[in-house]
Amino acid sequence: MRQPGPSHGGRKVAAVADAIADDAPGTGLRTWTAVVAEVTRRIADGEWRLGGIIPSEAELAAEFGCSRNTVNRALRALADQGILERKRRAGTRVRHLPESRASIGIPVVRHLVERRGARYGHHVLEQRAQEPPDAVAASLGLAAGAEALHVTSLHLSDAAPFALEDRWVSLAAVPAAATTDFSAVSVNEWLVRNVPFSTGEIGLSAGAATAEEAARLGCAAGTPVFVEDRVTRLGDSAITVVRTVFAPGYRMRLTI
Amino acid sequence: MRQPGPSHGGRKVAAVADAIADDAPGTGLRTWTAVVAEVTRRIADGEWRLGGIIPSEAELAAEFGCSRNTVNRALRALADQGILERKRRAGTRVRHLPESRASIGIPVVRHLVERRGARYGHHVLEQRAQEPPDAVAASLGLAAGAEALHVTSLHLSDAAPFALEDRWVSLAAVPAAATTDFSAVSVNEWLVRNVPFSTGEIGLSAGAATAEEAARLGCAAGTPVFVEDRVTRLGDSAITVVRTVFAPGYRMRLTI
DNA sequence: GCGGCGAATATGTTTACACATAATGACGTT
DNA sequence: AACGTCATTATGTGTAAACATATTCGCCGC
Repeated sequence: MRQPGPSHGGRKVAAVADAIADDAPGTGLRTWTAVVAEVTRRIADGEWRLGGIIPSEAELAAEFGCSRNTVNRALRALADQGILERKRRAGTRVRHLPESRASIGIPVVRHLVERRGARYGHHVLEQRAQEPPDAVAASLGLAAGAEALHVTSLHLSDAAPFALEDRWVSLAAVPAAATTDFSAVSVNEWLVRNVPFSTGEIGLSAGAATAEEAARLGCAAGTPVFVEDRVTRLGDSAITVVRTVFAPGYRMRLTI
Repeated sequence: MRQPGPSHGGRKVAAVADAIADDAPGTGLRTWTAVVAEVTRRIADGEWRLGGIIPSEAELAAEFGCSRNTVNRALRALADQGILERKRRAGTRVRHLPESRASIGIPVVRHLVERRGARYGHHVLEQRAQEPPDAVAASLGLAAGAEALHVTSLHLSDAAPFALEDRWVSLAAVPAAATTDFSAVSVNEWLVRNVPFSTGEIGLSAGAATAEEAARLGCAAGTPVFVEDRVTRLGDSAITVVRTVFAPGYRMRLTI
């Protein structure tokens, strides 16, 4: 019916000021990225009200002169972004408060250090199986009296202390960890490499360095330090619980 | 050729233990979610090595007995998740270090408070146009001497101080902000409601409360506090710069 | 052996069509 | 008026086919 337009390659959603070839809509929005751009523009310009319903896929396809499939791809992308909200028979609405998402590449500490142009190093301070404190046992879902692998290590940035890591690994979930030596590869990286998929929770807070932490990190006791607590799960079973205390001055960067 | 299988509704990626009806593959992976599940399983079970290349879309489609389109949808979803890596002629690989993403619902402070079951309130401490410090002017991309709207406010959780916010809004980017009174609706919410799309950066750190912050937050000077710095942009122009200091004990929670 | 060029190939995208499914809303019954 | 039922409708998904595009690989000439 109409020769297929030029593909735009594997670009992701963004890129607003693009692809809207003509001023008049209806003359050529034949790629899904162009549809994304046009829909985005209409919302930004207030042509479509926040919270309001927008035309159906079929109507938009007719207006833009492309297939419903293409419109579907575009609207789905915007829905994934949290900009639109779609329900089956109810239609598509512009979300009131777009739920922004910040994404962190999960901090493999080595990368944090190397990204700053420093040389990474790490020492294992302690590595042995022992009975974890109650709070940790609860997080790992262990029975009372069960042991877990306890590894404490210090991450270095050009020989200066960078972060102090206190980790418990569930031997029930990851038996192989018991027989691994973590002085060459850090526990973090070993886990990331050997336990493919995981979910979990991260808690971030500010705390005062304890005397021991201060000694390890080379600062005064009581200095404000950035603390990250993380629980990692594979399916239902918790794999590891980590508490990382960063040396003073650390700043975590996220991108929305 | 083969009647279309039952659709599975708008479910998202996850859901591993699902839809794989039979043990023998090749007997019925006709939905993209089922393909996601099977591919996920093969990686988790080590059938496909980390870093290794996997069969092409066409081969998988043939094996699974579905169309290439369906396989494409599934692999694209996994690539979006960071589990696979795809390049045009090179094929699809299992990523070495799956770049996990933690997603934060952007903290509209009111929601943080209400999620804890407390009543939210806020006071505007100061609101006026003035010349921002150099660092802020640079972040906002303002010329030297240009003014911006400065709003400082205190967020309350059940009448207790929760967070102290120090915000600069670019009047060049958001002229309407100059004539708005933010005692009823917080600046944050007003912006979120009136400036639809935005990107930006967030910095998280631990700091010691200054004397003024301590007074406002009701704690001792020097107490470790959690600090969030955020820059929000619309396209190229920066809209607002915020520094939020949370009362001691605050813990930010993220989900991977 | 090296460099450039063209063929082969895997993914990216669009189309047209079909059917599935969830809400909605209209309608008729009680 | 309240309630249940059913047709309608918008989105969700799958299929087959075609073309677009980026790489890679092998071949050829030097």
